[in-house]
Order: sequence, then C-alpha cells, then structure tokens
Amino acid sequence: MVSFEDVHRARDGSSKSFFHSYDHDDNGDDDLDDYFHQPEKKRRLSVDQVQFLEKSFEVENKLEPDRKIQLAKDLGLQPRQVAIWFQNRRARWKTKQLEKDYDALQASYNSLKADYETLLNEKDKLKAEVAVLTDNLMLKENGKGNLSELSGINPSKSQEPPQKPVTDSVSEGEVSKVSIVACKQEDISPAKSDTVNSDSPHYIDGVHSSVLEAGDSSYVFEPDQSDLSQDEEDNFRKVLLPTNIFPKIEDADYSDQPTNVCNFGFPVEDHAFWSWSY
DNA sequence: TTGTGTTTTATTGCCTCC
DNA sequence: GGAGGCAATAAAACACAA
Repeated sequence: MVSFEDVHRARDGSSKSFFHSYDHDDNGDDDLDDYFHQPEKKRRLSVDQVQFLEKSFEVENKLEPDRKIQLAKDLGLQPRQVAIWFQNRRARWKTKQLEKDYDALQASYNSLKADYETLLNEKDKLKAEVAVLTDNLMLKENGKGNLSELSGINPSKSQEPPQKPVTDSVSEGEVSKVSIVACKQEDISPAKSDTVNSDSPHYIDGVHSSVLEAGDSSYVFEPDQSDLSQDEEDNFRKVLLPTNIFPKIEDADYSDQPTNVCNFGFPVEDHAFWSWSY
C-alpha cells in the first residue's frame, strides 16, 4: 500500500501545505472571497498529491468508499475531491486507450490495404496471362484445322502426342496455386502483430476486447476459398479446354465479383472493421 | 503583456444497480 | 430512491508564442 508520507518525503522531505505550490497566489484574496461569500477559488492539487493519487490509481482505478475516505485523510482533501479526481483520471485514461486502439486499427487497415492492392496487381497479371494462353491456343487450333483440311487426316487420330498448351511462365496448376496462396489468412491478417501495451484487462495486445469480440481480423477477412477457387477454375476450364467455344477474354472478366478474388469485403471505407463500440 | 490553446478541477444531468 | 459512474461541459489555471 502506498502512503502519502512515502511519496511526499521521497520528493523533497518537507511537509509544507498541500497547496504550497500555489502559496504565492494566496495573498489576500481569501479575505475578499469571505467578504463577498464567493465560493473558494479553484485550486490545482500539489505535485505530491497528484503523484500519490496516480500511484493509488495504478493500484486500482476504482474507488471504494473506505479507500476514498482514507485517501482524503492522507491528502488533506475532501472525499469528494478525491472522487472527482478519480473520475477525471478514468476519463483521461479512457481517452488514451481510445487513441491507442485507433492507432492499432489504423496500422492494421493500412497493412490490409497494401495486401489488397498487391492482390489486385496479381489478378491483373493473371488476367494478362490468360489472354496470352488463349491466343496461343486459338492460333494452334486454327493451324491444325487448316492442316487437316489440306491433308484429309483426322487430327484426333494423329500420331503426334497431344500438345500441351504453351505457357510462358506459369502452368495452369501454378496459376491456381498462386491465387490460393495469395489468399492465405496469415498473409492478410497482420493486425495481431500490432502490439500496444495496456494495463487494462480489457485490452489484449493493445486492442480493446470489444474490437476482438466484434470479429478479429482472421474472422472478418477470412477468404471464402471455395468460391474463389471454383470461379477461377471455371474460368480457366472455359478458356483452356479445346472442346469449348473459346470465349473472348473480356467475357472472362473478374471485375463483376463484388468482393474481389478473396472476398475481403473491400472497398474498405465502409467495412464493418471500423464499426466498433465501447 | 496579451491572446490563445491546453490541462485540470468541478458541476450537471442522465443512467444503472442494489 | 439513493449512491455511484459516466459523458458533456464550464471555468480556472497554466503554458507559450508573438
């Protein structure tokens, strides 16, 4: 338990008035105040008193009646003053925590935004690759058709082994893998690494529990991989299977997928991620 | 010295809990 | 219904640049 004498002696060893730091102000105003029956002027607590209250607040930020009386006695204050001080101190503490929470969420948001943009670029690259592959296949099929017409040979019974589509850099399997890997959860939920120290039991890694309860990042941003892989595979089948009618690449547009390839729920401006409450 | 922004102390009104 | 907590706010005290 902290005692006011300990704190006070540790500072300067004196035992002056609790309002010693404002003594220079106390010239004759009090007499005038008494004369006009005005309420006492608002006075700041001394450094020692504040220090003592701070230590007490660190121990427990709520004030039971007994403790309030004891603190008031120790500090030479009215119990009401002690209560008010704790009230205001809790308000300041809460404001600070809100700022910390905001910073943590801001960092998380920025990181997720960067990931999202990376994925968009990846998508564009893959789209371009699909266009190239489609062109190659069309050229090949056209070439085969002309050849069989000329020679009268059925291409399906040709001696040549079936040719794999020529790919510049990435095979079909690799393309699908890239998409899925890019959506792995640990790549898109860096929020947990943002640590803000907090004294409160309501704060976990610097993020208020209400934020976590509302849905931690691994839940909110969990990609729906079944939807993703099915759509992408369908598009690739349409494009790559020779028995299908070749669609134009514009027809295989991904842009109508409202939540992009990973179902992140962006645009983030109105994302539920920001809607937390206290 | 003075104007202005910030911090601290205190009040008020509303809400919840016992 | 009273006690205590909180949000909003007033007002005094303080800090500081011009």
